[in-house]
Amino acid sequence: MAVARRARADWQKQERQREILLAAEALFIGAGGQLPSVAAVAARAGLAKGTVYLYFKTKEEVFLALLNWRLGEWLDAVTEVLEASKGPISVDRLVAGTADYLLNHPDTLRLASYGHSVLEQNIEAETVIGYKLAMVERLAELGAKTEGCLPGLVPGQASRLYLQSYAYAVGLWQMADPPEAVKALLQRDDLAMFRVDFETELKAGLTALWNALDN
Amino acid sequence: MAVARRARADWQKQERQREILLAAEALFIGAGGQLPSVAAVAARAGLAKGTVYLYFKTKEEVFLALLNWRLGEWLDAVTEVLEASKGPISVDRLVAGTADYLLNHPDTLRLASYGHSVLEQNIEAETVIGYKLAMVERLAELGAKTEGCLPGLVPGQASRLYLQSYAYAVGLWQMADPPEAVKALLQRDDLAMFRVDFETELKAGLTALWNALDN
DNA sequence: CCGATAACTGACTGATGGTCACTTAATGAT
DNA sequence: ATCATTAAGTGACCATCAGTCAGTTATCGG
Repeated sequence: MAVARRARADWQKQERQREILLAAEALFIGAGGQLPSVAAVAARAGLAKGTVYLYFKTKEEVFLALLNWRLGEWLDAVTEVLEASKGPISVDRLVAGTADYLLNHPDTLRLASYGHSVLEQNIEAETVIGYKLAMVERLAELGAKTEGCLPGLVPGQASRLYLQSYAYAVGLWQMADPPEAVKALLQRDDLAMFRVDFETELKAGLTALWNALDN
Repeated sequence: MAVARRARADWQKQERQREILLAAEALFIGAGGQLPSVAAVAARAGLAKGTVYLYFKTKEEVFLALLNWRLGEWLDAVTEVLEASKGPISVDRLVAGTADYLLNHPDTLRLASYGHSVLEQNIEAETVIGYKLAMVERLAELGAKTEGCLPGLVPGQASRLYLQSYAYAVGLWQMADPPEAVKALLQRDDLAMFRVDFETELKAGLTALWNALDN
């Protein structure tokens, strides 16, 4: 349902916020690696710049909210994989499920690589913590469910493994995905070392992490 | 030796460039996570803003050059560890040597976390490649030396392991080192999950990586 | 239909990356 | 010692953009 010209009710405000995030995401995908300007985001969402600042305190907050939204979807996807398996699940299936979302949403990873250095910089600490807390709850939930499906895990270990998986994926992505202009030049033979097959390395790394529980 | 008011000879230009990088680094360390402005860097180096642009094409190039300088030092440090051991070296010693430099230079890691998302964005592709190529040569050299000290490595594998070590360290750092304001709040019990002991996890991860050669 | 509320606007400000016409330190020839 | 030449260095200037706020007007209850 389209939002009225003015968002008065709460659900309308949420919808407007979502529209801003979608505009921001579309522009981020289109632009090569730079965070789009607030004016551009506002224009794309059919709003004036000032309006964006009614919904987010800074530009960085817009993109941190977007990142958190998508990371939430990632957890949803993993949850679904767990529920679909009904009962014990193999490490291979879990890893495949975990990796799939990331492989199909490269822009989320691209955004994630701004997380620490950019997005958390120009935001109230309270706001950052707010997002982290929400994620903790989701992670605890998913962790508990996971521990029910994978034997041999210490309580709390599954949540931690998801965090490590995320850290690993982000680090790996930064090696595997150079800026567009650089990518072309990387075809040269003497630069083969810097070409990384993201899918292969991601699955290998995640498998190693999750198999550590055998020790 | 202090540089003349005008750098004419090549060695003087190199020295001036070094002065700019040192100024940039000092300000980066002082400021909490933001890249300092070019005007500030210039002032700190005792130069006008325009002069910085005689030595670097963009602001990002300044910091990429700084990062590359420090990463070169890291390889130097590892090389020394290898040479000090004279002959075969244990994975534990190698990992300790690799981790030590990073643990003692947290600002290099902080800068490194800007690498992909920021530093490589506003720079000629050719320039980025230039830095990568130089690093490839250094890595090949160190890799060969390493393979001479560690049995069971496929040729070229050591270089790749160093790259993976770097990716892992950067990813881990981004989880372990939130912005200053957030760090204080992370003391709360319900956020324990987000506190990472960087040293422990780094050494554990690197050991796992380098022990993979046993398979 | 009207008055009150607050969502929305966009001109404005300050900060900053990058440029370039101009200044002047350094050098070598006389 | 003096001068002409070269290019290192300068900083006023421009364009862009994050963030603000006094003013506008859509929306709704009475």
